[in-house]
Parts: sequence; C-alpha cells; structure tokens
Amino acid sequence: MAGAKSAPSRKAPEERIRARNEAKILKAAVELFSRKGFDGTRTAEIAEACGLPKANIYYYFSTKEAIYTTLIERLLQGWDKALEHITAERDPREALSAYVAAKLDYSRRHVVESRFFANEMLRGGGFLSRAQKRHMQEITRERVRVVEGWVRDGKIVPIDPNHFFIMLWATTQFYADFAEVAAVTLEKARLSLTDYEAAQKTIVKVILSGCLPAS
Amino acid sequence: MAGAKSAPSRKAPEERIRARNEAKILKAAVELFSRKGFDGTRTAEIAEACGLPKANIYYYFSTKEAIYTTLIERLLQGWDKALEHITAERDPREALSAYVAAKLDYSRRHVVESRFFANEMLRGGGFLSRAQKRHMQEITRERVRVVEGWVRDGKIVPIDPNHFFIMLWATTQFYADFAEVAAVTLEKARLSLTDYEAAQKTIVKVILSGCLPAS
DNA sequence: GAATTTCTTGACCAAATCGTCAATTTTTCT
DNA sequence: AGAAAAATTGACGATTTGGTCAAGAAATTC
Repeated sequence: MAGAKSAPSRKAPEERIRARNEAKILKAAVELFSRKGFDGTRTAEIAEACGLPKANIYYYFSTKEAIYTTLIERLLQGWDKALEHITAERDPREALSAYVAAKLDYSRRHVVESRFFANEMLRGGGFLSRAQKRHMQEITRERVRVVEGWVRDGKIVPIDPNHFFIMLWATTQFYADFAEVAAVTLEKARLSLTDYEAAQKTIVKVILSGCLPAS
Repeated sequence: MAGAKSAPSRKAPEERIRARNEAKILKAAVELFSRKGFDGTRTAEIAEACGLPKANIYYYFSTKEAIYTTLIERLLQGWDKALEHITAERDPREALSAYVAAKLDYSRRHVVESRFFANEMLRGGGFLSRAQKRHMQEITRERVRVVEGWVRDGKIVPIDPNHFFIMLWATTQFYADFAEVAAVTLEKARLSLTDYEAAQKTIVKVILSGCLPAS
C-alpha cells in the first residue's frame, strides 16, 4: 500500500491545498462575474458558490479586484488560441474555415469565459493593463499581416483586414455572449450542438464566398 | 402678449415638469447602466449625474428597477428600426446595404443605448418581460420570411436565414458594444466616422458577395 | 513529537447603499 | 388671492457590502 504510489502523490506538496482552493474560488468567481459583472458580484456569493467561508477567500486573495484581475491574466492566454489557425502558408479557404470552427467550438464550450471577457470589454476594458492591451494588439496585428499577404498574392479579394477580422470575431463571439438572444431568434429554449453546426456552415459559406476571388 | 402664444405653450401644463425631470433621470441612468450594469450603478450616481437630489428621483421612480425597466420599454421601440429596410419587394442587394448602413449609423450615434441592451442581453435578458421577448421574436420572424422568399426566388444563395441575420446583427452591433476593442484593433484612440465608413464598406462587400448568386 | 508554518473560520466593523419621510417650496387651479 | 396639488430636499434608517482579526485546527518540518 505504501511506496508504490507515494512518488506521484507528493508531486507538489508545498502548494497542493493552495492550488486547489484558488482554483475553486476562481471557478466560482468567473461564473458569477460573467453573469453579473464586477460590481454585481458579491464576495459572499463567491464564497457560497465555492463552499468556502468568506474569510477563507480573503486568505487567498487580498481583494475582490485581485480575483478579477487574476482571472483576466489567466484567461487572456486562451483568448487568441483560435487565431493560430490563420497562418501565411495555409490556404485561406482552409485557414478561415478552421478559425471559424475553432472559435465557435470555444464559444460553445467556454460560454462563461467568453462572457467574462465580453463583460469586461463592454465596460471599456478598464481592468486591462496597458501591457495586456498591447499584447492583444500585437496578436491581432500579426494575423492582419497574414491577411494582407493573402490579398497581395491574389488569394483573396482586396479587403480591409481589420474590419474583416472584426466580422469574424463578432460573429463567432456572439453565440457565447448573447446565447439567449440567439436562442430567441432560433425559437429554441437553448442552443444545441446542431445549432452551432448550422451557424458554422452559414458563417463559413458567407465568409468564403465573400472574400475568395470568383473562380 | 397674451392670447397669441398661449395655446401652444400651455399644451400639457399638468405634465411639463414631470416629463422634463423624468427625461433627465432616464438620460443619466441609461448612460450609467450601459457602462456599469444594473448592480454596478448606484442611485446616488444617477442623482448626481442629472443634478437632482436623490430623494427627488424616488419621487418619480419607485425603485431603481423601475428606472431600468422603463428604459427597456422605451428603447425597445427603436431596437428594430433598421430591420424595416428588409422588405420582400426590395432587391436584396439594396435592402442589405441599407440595413448595414442604418445599423452602423445607429451604432455610431446611439452607443449608449446599444450598450445598455448588450448589457441586458449578456445577463440573459432577465429584466425582459415575456411579452417583450415575444415581440423581438416576431419582428425577427417576419424578416426571416423575407430572406426565405429571396432564397426561393433565387435572388440569393440558399442559406439559413436565422444565422445569416445573426451575422449581420453581431457584426454591426459590435462597433457600438465593443468600441474599445475595435479601437485597439484599429490602433486608434477612438473610432472616427471614417472607421465606420470603412466598416460599412467591408461588411457590405463580404455579405453581398457571400450571399448573392454568382453573376 | 514538538515547533513552525499554513490554513480555517466565526465574529466583527466601517462605509456604502437603497429607499423613506415629513417638512417646505413651487406650481396650478378656481 | 387663497386653496389644493405637485414637486423639492435634507436628514435618517435598515440592510448589505467589502474587508479585518484573532484564535484555533491542520499540515509540514526538524
């Protein structure tokens, strides 16, 4: 009973409890923040939602704002994952299809995180640091260059790459941020996987015919 | 001095002060709600913003929620104005261009109202009455039928009209709701009229080539 | 197994928040 | 002008909120 499994279980002994509880807190917090925003969320609610006494939360995070900014920091990393599909080598048709698919998939499976960011953006991104804003800017600029390259090579129709990206971003993001509106539009109680697939098909079709040169 | 102008100036004497103050309050409130949401907005802030003592606000509105729902009621009327451009008689090319133009124009000139709604939607539309939801649904359904007609007549490519509308809505709405993100993307301090014009051009181009049959 | 560090938690506090009220002023009506 | 109605407002109160603290319980180290 002893010995055999002692090695893996003692992997990070000095930080195990801390890591587990911080994760609990952040998970409960992102859900509440995403629905009710920073001001609308009470620390007591977070406590109740993660099953820890409120005072314990303040042992791990000094303020409510600290929880919020920690979330921004962590989620910013996954924010631009889908953009990785947009590369210069790839054919626009493939790259754009893959991007839309990945973004919609993320929207479907990470509704909470998507909404958390939408909430922050609606408020003007006041909690974002200058460095974080610059980071977002650079990521975008990089991919804008890819699209510019496609235009130069005649692979897609001449188009403003910035507004083109906004179109893609806005459309795919919508399904996470405003799922209820989408559901009302589609006259359903909630969105199903089928709806996401139909969305993907429609978006890809319009976007591709919209930017590929006439064959 | 008397007589000549007495008729028009006494048009609604019993409601003049009330109307003026209610308007003041609602104007200040929509601005605050749009930025900070329902919970994030304090009634004292509204009071300060409209230059009325807080107690006076409670003379006109019984609760904070009453202010909020009054705003929803009033703004819902202008919500779907742009959709009027989508009619069966009109050519899709014209109708869609006009819609995008009108929607972007509204986004630019009514940032506050757009954001107010976005905020409400992000929260799942909990303050919307069932009747209001149904209203939105019916408005949409009407226009979806128009698009279905276009498809049937071969005027546009076969496409899911619901997701097509979501694409249009999401894209144009984005410029109001997430103006800061758009500004960061475009590497500007704030959006100018020129940016909106470029957006319109790009969106119309992609959407039209995306749904019109190959000529 | 004792010492030390980390973690837990109920009780508490000052500030803020929504909403009330009663006294007063202004406007309207006759 | 005088009465009645509508509007204004400072002061106040109950409750909620973010955050603190100190004392004790677990876990870790030596």
